[in-house]
Amino acid sequence: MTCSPFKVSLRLYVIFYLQPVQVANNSPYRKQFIFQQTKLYNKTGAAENYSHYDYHQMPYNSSVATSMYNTRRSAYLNACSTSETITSQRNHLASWSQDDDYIPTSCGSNNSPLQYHSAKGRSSSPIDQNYETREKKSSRKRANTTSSGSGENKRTANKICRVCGDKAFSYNFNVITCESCKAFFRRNANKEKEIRCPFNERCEINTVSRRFCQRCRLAKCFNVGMKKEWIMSDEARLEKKQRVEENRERRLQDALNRAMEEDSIDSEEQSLDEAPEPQMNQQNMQDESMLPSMQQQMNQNQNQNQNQNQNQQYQMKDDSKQNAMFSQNNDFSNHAYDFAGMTSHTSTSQLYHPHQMVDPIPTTGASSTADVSATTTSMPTMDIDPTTTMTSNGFMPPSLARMDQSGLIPPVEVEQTLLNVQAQAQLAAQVQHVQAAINHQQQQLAAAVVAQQVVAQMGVPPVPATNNLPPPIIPPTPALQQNLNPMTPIAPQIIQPPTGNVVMNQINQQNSDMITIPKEVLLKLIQSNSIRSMSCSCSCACGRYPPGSNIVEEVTKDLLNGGSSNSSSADPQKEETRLETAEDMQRNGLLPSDDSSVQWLNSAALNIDPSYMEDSCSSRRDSVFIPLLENDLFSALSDPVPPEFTDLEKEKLSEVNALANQWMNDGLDSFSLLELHKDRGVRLITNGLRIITSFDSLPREDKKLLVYQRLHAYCVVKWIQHNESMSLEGIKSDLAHKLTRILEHDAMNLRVQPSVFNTLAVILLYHVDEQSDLADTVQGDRDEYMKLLQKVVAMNSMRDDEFSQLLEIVPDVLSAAAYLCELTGGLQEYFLDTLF
DNA sequence: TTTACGCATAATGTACTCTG
DNA sequence: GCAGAGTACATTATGCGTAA
Ligand SMILES: [Zn+2]
Ligand SMILES: [Zn+2]
Repeated sequence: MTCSPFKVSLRLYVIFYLQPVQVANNSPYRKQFIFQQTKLYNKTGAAENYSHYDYHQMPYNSSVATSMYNTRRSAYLNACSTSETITSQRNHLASWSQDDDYIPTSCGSNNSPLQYHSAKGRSSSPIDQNYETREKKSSRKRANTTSSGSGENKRTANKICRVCGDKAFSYNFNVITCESCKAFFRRNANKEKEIRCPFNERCEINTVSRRFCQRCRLAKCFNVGMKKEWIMSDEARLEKKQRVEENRERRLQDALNRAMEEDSIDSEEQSLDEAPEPQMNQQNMQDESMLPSMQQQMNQNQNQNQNQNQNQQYQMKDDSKQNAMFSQNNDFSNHAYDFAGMTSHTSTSQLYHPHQMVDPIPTTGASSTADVSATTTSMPTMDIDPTTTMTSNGFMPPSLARMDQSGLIPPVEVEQTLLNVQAQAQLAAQVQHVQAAINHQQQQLAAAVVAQQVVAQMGVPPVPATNNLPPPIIPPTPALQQNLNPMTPIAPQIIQPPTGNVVMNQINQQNSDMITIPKEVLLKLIQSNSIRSMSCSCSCACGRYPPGSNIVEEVTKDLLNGGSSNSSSADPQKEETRLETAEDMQRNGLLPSDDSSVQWLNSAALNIDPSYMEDSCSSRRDSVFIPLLENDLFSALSDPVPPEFTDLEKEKLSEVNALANQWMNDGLDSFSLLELHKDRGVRLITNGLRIITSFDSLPREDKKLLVYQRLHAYCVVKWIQHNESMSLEGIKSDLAHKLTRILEHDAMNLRVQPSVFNTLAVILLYHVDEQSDLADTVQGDRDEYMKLLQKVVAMNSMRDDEFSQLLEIVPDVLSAAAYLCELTGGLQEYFLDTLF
């Protein structure tokens, strides 16, 4: 079924105006609601400033309640075991005044001002308060900015992701990115399925918002220079996988052979040198082969299980086949966790604990220590609620003859087994011995394998190590790459990253029912189509409608026609159909009798990207974005008199926003504040400034002077905008303190509207002294930008004093800029000469 | 019609392995 | 020893069907 924007707005009107419910202060839902608003902010790139909401006034909304409920339920189900219960949705109203904290359960980063964190790993959720204090079964944690290895060998994430600003280790696909953006890019860069942005194709991507719009994230990945050609092809991956597998098997086989040899020698020596073995508990030995010969087990099981399991593992285990693994891998798990029923914990560190050596083979069965870890940590899949995920008897081995009817191993046996200290000691010694032998063998084999590979690549010149060097600006051609390195993928056809035009075209071609007015036009229309001035005379500029026709009339006509004609309802007389139009609503008493509500509805319908709403309504019934859009409209309702922009102002606004986009595209948002003032930074900034017509048309000397005088102030504002990703490295502590204090100002609320600070930055660029030679030249422009800023602030503002509040930070910015100028030594004239 | 729930699966983030 | 690929896994988010 289709869902026209008109229908949606109609529904929202009903929700917001006919079901008002007062909401208590400090309720968990308030926090969640604000969280969702901010989520939307991040999603939209801050089209609205939601910080103005007074939650006391927010009406109860069943859609919001449902999404809240689902989120909590989902967290509950994932929490496995908790005595807490989920508050029934029916009781939402009653529990509206609960006083526990809302902590979002979704994943995210620690950088969020909302404490929207949990990492990719569970956060404590409202329904699982004890989670943090419980023993975590998961082996996964939030990136702790170190990885792979121990001690001094740790890799540290001291770089900044060019895509989202998160911490990064190193280059991935040609660009410094965080691990999540790396994975995201690898997964999505080659996807043919079109991903659409529900907003304006200009979503800001940061650590929080990166999950909200795949399209913009991917676009940014491409924009910063990530290369999809550097992702391995399927064939190359398969080839690599096979090679790895072969290597593993070979290493393992050799290691085991070696271990057995040494072990037999040692055994002989021991039998000669040592006193008789301590007496073993006969019962244990007989019962469960508690003390089988390591060699025996290796011989018997190694070939049968290991390789088989390994092959199975590699055939089946795949990122996209996880669920299949649960069933396919049961046998393997049964072997691997033969003892799991007796011990409830199987952390990696306990792998070789004697009491777990009953069946050591499956653990050593993996080809390396790391593999053992990986295999063993698959045990926490038990974390997943067995009632929902594991419907069979899960990991309990069916072959355990000692099981009682309940499927449990008698605890007495467990105790006896575990208490046999001498047996444990002996086993531990054996295990250590074997492990040492394996390690030794692995080292030797690693060298041998390397040598083998070199031989295999005979005729191929060795590729010099490129550690610590950035990847080449021009990547090697596919052919060259292949010649140099058989491991590298065959580069797929190079496809240019999507551009804005392509995006629009794709959207336009998507669905014939869509409204295909260019978004620019639509936005302009909305801006000028306030309640106060409904007599909009804009005409369509994209050719969809006849030249000169009134776009409001045409769009409204389309919307109304589409709404009824596209309805999948079998019965055209149904209630839904009868409420298609504002007039219907009015007739049914749902709207006041005066026409303004009808008019508002018609205009509000235009406020939604129709293509997105269509998708949302048809395929994402539970989506939280629906209520979020409702909020959006609620905001629109609360702002009955949006300011009108003159054409000139619109042009200026679009220029400052384009300038901001350029800033991001140039990667300046990941520069440190100090780096901005070095040659490369200044060059990029001044290049971008040419987007501003009034700047570009200045005489060369004026440009130089302006940049010389005000670049620092401009940069401070940009830093304020991007302080999460722009470091203060190298900045003296008192200046850093000065800068961070600015961030505490209330005016920072306005950061949710990028246009505000985009404009402010330009204003500060033009903020020259009265006595300056430039004063006459740029004063006029500055005043115009000032007026523009006032309107931009007012556009979504619910308070009158916000504009003046914003201006309060200007002295601090200028003061910090002066200090910064002093610190950097200012710009040199000879360098400025090279810029313009 | 709304709410609650089970289930399936897509998407994401992280720790890790492997190779050159 | 390291960089930069890929892999495996845990976890969350989302959507759909259905029953109360
Ligand atoms: Zn990132
Ligand atoms: Zn987007």
